[in-house]
Amino acid sequence: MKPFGDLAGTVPVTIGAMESSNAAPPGTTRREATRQRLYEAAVTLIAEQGFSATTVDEIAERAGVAKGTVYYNFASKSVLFEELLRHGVGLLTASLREAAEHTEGRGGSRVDALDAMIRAGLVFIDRYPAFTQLYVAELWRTNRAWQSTLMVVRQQVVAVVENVLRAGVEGGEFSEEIDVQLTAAALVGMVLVAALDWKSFQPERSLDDVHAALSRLLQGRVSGRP
Amino acid sequence: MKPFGDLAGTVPVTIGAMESSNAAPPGTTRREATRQRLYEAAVTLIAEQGFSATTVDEIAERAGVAKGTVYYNFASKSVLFEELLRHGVGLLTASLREAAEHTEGRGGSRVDALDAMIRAGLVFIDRYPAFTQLYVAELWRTNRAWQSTLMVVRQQVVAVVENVLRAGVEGGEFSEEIDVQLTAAALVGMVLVAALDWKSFQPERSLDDVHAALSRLLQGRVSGRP
DNA sequence: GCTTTTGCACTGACTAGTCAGTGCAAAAAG
DNA sequence: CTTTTTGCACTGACTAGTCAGTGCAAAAGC
Repeated sequence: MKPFGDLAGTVPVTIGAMESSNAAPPGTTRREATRQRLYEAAVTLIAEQGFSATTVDEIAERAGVAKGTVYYNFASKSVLFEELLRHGVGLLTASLREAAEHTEGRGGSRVDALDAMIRAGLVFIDRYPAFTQLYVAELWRTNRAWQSTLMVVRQQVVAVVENVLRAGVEGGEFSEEIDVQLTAAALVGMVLVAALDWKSFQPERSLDDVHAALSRLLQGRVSGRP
Repeated sequence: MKPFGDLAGTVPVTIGAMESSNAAPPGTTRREATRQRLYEAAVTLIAEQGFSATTVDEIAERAGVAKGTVYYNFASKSVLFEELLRHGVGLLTASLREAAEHTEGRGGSRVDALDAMIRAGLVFIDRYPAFTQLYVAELWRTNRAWQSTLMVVRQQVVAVVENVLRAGVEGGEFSEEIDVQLTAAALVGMVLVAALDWKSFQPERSLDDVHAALSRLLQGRVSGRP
């Protein structure tokens, strides 16, 4: 089994960070660069092993910093993890929202918006598989310290889908019979699980292939002719 | 957040166990009864906290046995967990297969079989929510001792759905364009995630409600009239 | 009958090790 | 000069796994 990729690829990713001007460290203070490296180290380790089985020493070593630096930047291991969750989910929801808005107002139907969000979800998972893995694994845990963070973070993702569904119902495009909350959860699950399977067991498949399969399912084109 | 239910409800559940005849200990040796209680204790704790965060002492305490008994019955904590996984997945796949076969040969189409499997999945999750939670959380972990068990166990579940899809394609009921593997994974994900959401956030909803919502999605009746 | 032995299931104190988090002086960066 | 990072020794709580011993019922011996 191959390890999943990093939270961030080669492209520097910062969300909600103020912009700057210079060259060498583009838009990041030294401190923020260190935090980013800790996120990247933590995300793969926790995705592979789980939160409890991952040690702070491992995270520090993979990030190439001293253990003390972890505690200089984050109050605790849990806090590091919570901020990582918020960070990643921020990226995901922004990307989903953007996809939905992009089809909107320019002739796109709501189904097109859903389809665009499926693709955006797949693109995200393709880039940040480790984060996705970790998200799924931790999302339904109960009795944990970061319980409230999980609730917020789950709601953020599902809400984006719910909004499109609700708008579709109001605009008459979707049946009023649909259960917005359950349908949104089911769609999110469909994409998450299919994508994790893709990455784990058929990584050679193209994103377009996977998108096509899910699109077909969304539009009920499983039975009957193409 | 309420804790999820036990692996076994009040109904005694044993799969692959030989049948007996007498009254007081119905078909179970003392040893097997102990193992069953350890499964039940372990499944809720691990679902809530994860494998690494759950201690053997906790499991023993909840099962009402001494720590040594855990090691008398299982070689290690990991082995206990692996056998728990196999046990639970055995129950699930048996139930899915039965649902599919039940619609078969008696006029039911393949879509009916899929629909019946969705319902069987929901019934299972309704009865064993903790197991489901744990299954989802651990399924895509890499670099762990029980990696191979996870692969087997995942394949068992997805294969049941794949078989129905393949039969549908061969029988001309489903388009040849569909990707059996991806579609099966997506369907499984749809049910798992929607059901976990149901149990976590809207436990008052009836199983029929949830089933109706997923059925609608399966048959592409989201857009358009009811 | 009664004692003694056997084997199974279980017990819980104990060991050896792990890990989150601390403290601090000195170096590097800016 | 201030902020950030380093290196490293240390602690105390916690944990997987062990092991000598207990309880008990059924068999064996007498």
